[in-house]
Amino acid sequence: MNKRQGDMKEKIQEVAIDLFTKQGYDKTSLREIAECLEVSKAALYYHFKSKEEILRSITEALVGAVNELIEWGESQPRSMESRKEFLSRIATFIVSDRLQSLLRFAQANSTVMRTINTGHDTQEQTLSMVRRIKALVCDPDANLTDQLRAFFSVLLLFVSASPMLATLGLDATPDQISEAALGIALDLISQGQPSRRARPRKARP
Amino acid sequence: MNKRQGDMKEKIQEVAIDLFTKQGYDKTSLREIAECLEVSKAALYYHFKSKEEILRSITEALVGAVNELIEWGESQPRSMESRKEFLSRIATFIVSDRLQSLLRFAQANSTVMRTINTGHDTQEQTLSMVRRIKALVCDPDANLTDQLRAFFSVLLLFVSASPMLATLGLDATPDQISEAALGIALDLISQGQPSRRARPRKARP
DNA sequence: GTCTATATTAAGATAGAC
DNA sequence: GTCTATCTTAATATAGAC
Repeated sequence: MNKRQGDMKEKIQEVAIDLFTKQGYDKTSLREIAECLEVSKAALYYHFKSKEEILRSITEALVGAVNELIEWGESQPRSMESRKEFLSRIATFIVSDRLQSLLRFAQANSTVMRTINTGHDTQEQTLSMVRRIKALVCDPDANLTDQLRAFFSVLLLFVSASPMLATLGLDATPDQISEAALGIALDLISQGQPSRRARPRKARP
Repeated sequence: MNKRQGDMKEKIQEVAIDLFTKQGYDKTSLREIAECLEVSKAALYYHFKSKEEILRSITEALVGAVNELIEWGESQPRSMESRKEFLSRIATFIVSDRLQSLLRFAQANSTVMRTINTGHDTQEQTLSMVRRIKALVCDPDANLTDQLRAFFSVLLLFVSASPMLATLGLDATPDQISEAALGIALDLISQGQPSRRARPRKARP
């Protein structure tokens, strides 16, 4: 009476995420996915009406998760305190297993994802999320450097989950790396150098 | 008697870079490339013996350019001064038209590039370049945070060339953005926060 | 829900004329 | 060097039995 080991639909998604990430969407055939699951290609078509729909379902899972994060951020007051809290949330968000696999998938298939045929313009949707994140961490009155610093602090966290970092011989666990990256990100967003502390320029009267 | 408007081979590469970047390697057919150049598919096969070889030639151009940069770095003394000079070179390197298109191509096709069949293991080659860059900018005796800071300073420069940054409404020219990014990178690598200045830990005797 | 066909399509690649 | 015509292959997708 339990859900078994997850229904077929979820299993397909899991395998697809894995293969799409390793080989890329286009180089992964439905035959391959089916073989991994030891079912026939036709079985996949019972659960998804096309290959692209598998891709779409994965993409939506990622978009949904990121949106949740953004919406939380937007519900907070706009202060340095909550900006830091936001970065900290991103850091934990990023190291969770589920999200990590989705982010790697996205990194490996960013170009394909852009060409998905959804109802709405995917490119525009992505851009909108990036802009909202920027709005969350950047003071619009700050100068270019400070805005960039804030934005980079977020990017830096996303990069810190990349498998590349693990291969650098840093002699640290993923958790330690993540923690150190968060430290750097927090430094960055709180403006860094006292020597070049930027006075927010006020709008001229 | 001049070289005309560049030989066919170069024209093919240019168009391929453009289409591969916009649509991805797999979604770009030789038919499409041929149509862009107003020649037949067969003409392409006179210049490249396969589609993958077009990809390979582009990849090699990028690898060659990055290698040159790295080799310059390795020829310099290992000091903070030359590390900064190295970052500065990366910044100019990255904004050059030729390199920018290659980097965007790489970003869009990183997964496909990994699966190219070259003589040597491409994945290993990429990793090796990343490691060499890390070795150039990181003091191996520094603590985790400082090593990460140094490495991020490089990543940050590469990200600064991304078209995404141009869409953020930062109200600045690409050159201004690049300059500001370099400033942040230089701050980062020179350790940033005096308050948490890290004493390099010496190897224990 | 899953299977065994099979239809359909489009890609990469080649042969051989010019 | 470039063309037209064709070959070969493999993928997505569907029909219909169980």
